[in-house]
Amino acid sequence: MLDLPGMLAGPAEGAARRLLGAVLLSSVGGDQAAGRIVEVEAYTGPHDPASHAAARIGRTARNDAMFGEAGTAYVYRIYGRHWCLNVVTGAVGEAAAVLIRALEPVDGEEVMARRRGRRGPLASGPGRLAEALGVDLSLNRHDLRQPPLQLRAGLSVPDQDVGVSGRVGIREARDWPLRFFIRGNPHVSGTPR
DNA sequence: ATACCGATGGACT
DNA sequence: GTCCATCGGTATA
Repeated sequence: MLDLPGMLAGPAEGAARRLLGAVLLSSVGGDQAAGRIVEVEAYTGPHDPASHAAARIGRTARNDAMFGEAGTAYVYRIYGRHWCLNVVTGAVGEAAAVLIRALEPVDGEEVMARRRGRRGPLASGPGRLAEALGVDLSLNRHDLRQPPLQLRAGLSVPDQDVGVSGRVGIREARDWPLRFFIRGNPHVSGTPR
């Protein structure tokens, strides 16, 4: 990505849409692993009641990274068990981000499988994806132009291949069409095997 | 201080 | 389909 902040400028839903097809490359722990982004969700700012930075919550220790530079990482723990990776988008102070929900593995499948420690999907779902790439809280605020976790442009995905739906696992704003995925891609989360 | 609960995934009926 | 691990953030007091 030559101009990561540029690609991630503007409303988070546009950035989310453009992130489909981009590649995440991890060299965490010296092991190479990479995947193509096939599913994302936008969290658009304080007016978004499902966001960790919703207006009723404000700026807090957990969500502080969301207020930072576009192209940095926001990592949080969910259900006391999993890490989830977001790409911060928009202007500084805007508190918008895109949750990366699923990857199609393109390199280092054996590394991902070892990290996952079980059979089954390697990176279909935000928790699985973070585990497969070795993402944890130490990467919160990480600049995604730099190792050990980099975001790179990939082949753009035509509109015809993009599906849109409500976001997964939230209570508020269930009907907001902010989940984007590559239609028919078997690595999208929730796809039956 | 303490109670509640989640942007999930795995085990199980 | 149901159950629940596990813990930091947030709300309430």
